[in-house]
Amino acid sequence: MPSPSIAISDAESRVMEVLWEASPLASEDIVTALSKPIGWHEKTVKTLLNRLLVKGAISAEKDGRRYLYSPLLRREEWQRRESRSLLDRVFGGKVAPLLAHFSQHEKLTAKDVAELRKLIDSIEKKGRRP
Amino acid sequence: MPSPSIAISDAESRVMEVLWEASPLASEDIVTALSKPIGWHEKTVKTLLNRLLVKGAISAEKDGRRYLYSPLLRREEWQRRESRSLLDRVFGGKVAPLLAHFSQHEKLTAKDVAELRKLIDSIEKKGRRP
DNA sequence: CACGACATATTACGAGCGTAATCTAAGTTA
DNA sequence: TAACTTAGATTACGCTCGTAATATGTCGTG
Repeated sequence: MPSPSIAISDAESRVMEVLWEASPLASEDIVTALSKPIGWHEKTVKTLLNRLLVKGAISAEKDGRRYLYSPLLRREEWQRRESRSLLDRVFGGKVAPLLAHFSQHEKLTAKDVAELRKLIDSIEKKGRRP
Repeated sequence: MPSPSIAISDAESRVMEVLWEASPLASEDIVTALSKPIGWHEKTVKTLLNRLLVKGAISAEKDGRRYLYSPLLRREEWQRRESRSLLDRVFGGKVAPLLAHFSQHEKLTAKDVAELRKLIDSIEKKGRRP
């Protein structure tokens, strides 16, 4: 597993997203995926790849003259870290206020609500041991 | 209202928290509130106060030889910004995955769940126009 | 084998951050 | 009133980030 706590910067996470979608990828593919939508220069993407390598967030296996990159840090792990960080920093670690906040301030589609309801049901069921 | 988008750094937010709890406060009080728990030097806190002032996140009114500080940025506003940032950066702007994430990975007390259920009910009711 | 093309690695550089130390102005006290 | 204390203002400094430019190494080609 990647070291207990790799810090991924904002720009770096954009690169990770590409690799989470598909991997392994050559830097060229990653550049293509990012230069258009974000407007990053090829060199910028390369820099980010290198930083991620150094941090141990991705791996690189040689493929001829170039490398193929893969994520080492799992997306879920990263999401968990970022979420927990928000929870602790901004909501004092208390989940309910955070959930309330999102429920109140973000537009929830009917589907969102249905899904949430299902989730809650399953949580309640799990809580009660038969 | 404070300018549309003040960026509050991590350390700065610790100072804001103190002011959100009670205000106006003299820097001395803020220092006292922070130096023990976080281990910050008085000078550090003063620096942060000054940066927050410059950013327009807090105000200062003269009180004799010193200043009394008050928040200008509202806590809810800040929470909203940080939450939206997480939502966009980490969950692609989609609320349901985020809520699911929290529901799955964080311990929800029975009370949390009950509250959430109430929230969902109210949302559904509001959605249906009679 | 020398040369060029292209991939990676190294270096750059200013802004913001965490963490203070030093400087300055203004009351406070002897 | 001269010296002292103290609050705030200015300056510091190494690190990460965003955003590249330059340098180096290596493979294919003539």
